[in-house]
Amino acid sequence: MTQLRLHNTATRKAEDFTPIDPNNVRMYVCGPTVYDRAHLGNARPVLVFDVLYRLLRHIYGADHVTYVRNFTDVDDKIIARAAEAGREIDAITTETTRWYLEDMAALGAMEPSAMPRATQYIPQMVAMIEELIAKGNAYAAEGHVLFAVDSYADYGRLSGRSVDDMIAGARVEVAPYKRNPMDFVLWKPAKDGEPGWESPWGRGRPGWHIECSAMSYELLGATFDIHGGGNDLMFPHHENEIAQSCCAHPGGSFANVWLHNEMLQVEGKKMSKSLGNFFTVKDLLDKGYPGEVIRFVMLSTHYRRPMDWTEKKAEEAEKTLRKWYALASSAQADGAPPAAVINALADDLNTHKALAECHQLAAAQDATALRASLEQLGLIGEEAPRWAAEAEVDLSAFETRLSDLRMEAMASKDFTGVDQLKAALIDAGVEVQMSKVGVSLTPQAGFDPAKLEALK
RNA sequence: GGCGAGUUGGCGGAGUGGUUACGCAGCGGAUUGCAAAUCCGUGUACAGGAGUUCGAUUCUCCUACUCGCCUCCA
Repeated sequence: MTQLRLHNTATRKAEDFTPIDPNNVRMYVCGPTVYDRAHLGNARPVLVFDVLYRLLRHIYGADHVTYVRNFTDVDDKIIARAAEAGREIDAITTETTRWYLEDMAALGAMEPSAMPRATQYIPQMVAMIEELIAKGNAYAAEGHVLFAVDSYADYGRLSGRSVDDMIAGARVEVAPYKRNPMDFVLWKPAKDGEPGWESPWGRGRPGWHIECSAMSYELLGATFDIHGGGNDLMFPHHENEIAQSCCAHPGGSFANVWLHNEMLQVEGKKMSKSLGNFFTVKDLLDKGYPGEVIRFVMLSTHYRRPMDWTEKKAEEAEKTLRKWYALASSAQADGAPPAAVINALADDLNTHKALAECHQLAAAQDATALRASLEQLGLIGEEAPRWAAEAEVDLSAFETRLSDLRMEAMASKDFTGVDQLKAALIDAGVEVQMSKVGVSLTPQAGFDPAKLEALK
């Protein structure tokens, strides 16, 4: 069996991965807050952990991996969005959830085994908070319930911070009811008109962090294998999850391995609305970037390095994929991915190296192995995507015409007419190939039938 | 201020204590009426300084610079 190695944020080292139960490898990834279309940055963790999910299924068997990714459907941003749009919260979260799944599917991401919504687990969260209060790790104050960071000695360990340092550098305003400035909210009161649930502390709603602790416990247990997300979640979100879960379930160790992907940039800069380089996955898809191209670009940088999205990369990716699909389409979809590809992925998800292996397979014209590799990487399904297939245009009339012209020119040595037609065809986005065998015309990416029409 | 990541050839981007990354672009050649496509060949890079070592791009330390997080944006 392939030995998987993963870089564990908790230890800052690459470690051999050993599942708690090889018959049920369990992974939890923090999902989106559903209030708007997913932007390109949201797609990165989805794709990183999709690659890991596929790899785990390959190594341990498709039926022996449980992958949970949550939807945060109660949150300040959602409430604000509903208020400004004058819509029901439920309508927004339902719609956004659907968008999210559609957009991620377009990128070739498989759906996780379970996708719990926070609002479905309120009683479990309340129970967990009660447990934390009973154990002395949390306290109620002015309608809020707060986690007492002083009660958990290891607080800050994951992100390498000490509570004292954090207080020194904190820029947040400290609520007067907090015992320690770093104490964070488990439960907060709901204002009139805001969504809320009855609880021992009055009508309110959960803080952000508790949902992941509650849902991972319900679905994966007190100890599971892998917990992932973007590295911006390391602090405070994951730090807080650890504190909550380890204090509520002292017998468990929560997640054994922590994986964090680096952030995404666009043309060398942080993606932000103010820089005008902010866009959603849907924006890119609508602009004509196929999902496979986006996925390829994402996978071409290692997940722990900043990923820079550029137009140039997307163009190169499309050219490469066209070539690969043309070759892979000639193979049956039943091959096993070569060891080199699996080993690359097993080495802390070295997706770039896996793609490099695909280049080698393509160069060697190994269609079967290439196809299997693309399947493993989620770049091909039942068949090659339609955008990469040759356009269904009948160019045989032009082929004959060009061929005849060429034969005449060969004899007369006057190639003017041939060159004119050739130039016009190229201008219309047609690839022109002339050899001893004959003339071959192939529509390219920028094929323009209108220009062709003018040649008739 | 605190924490963390990074600095590789024209560009992108892996990796390694002493041997070729790979892709794209470029250059030379084959092929072609000319091209395109394809094939063959081609580039000796690793921020700076010190140290460890027989030997460092790869390990350690320092410096510079870049970037991210600390603000419930992945």
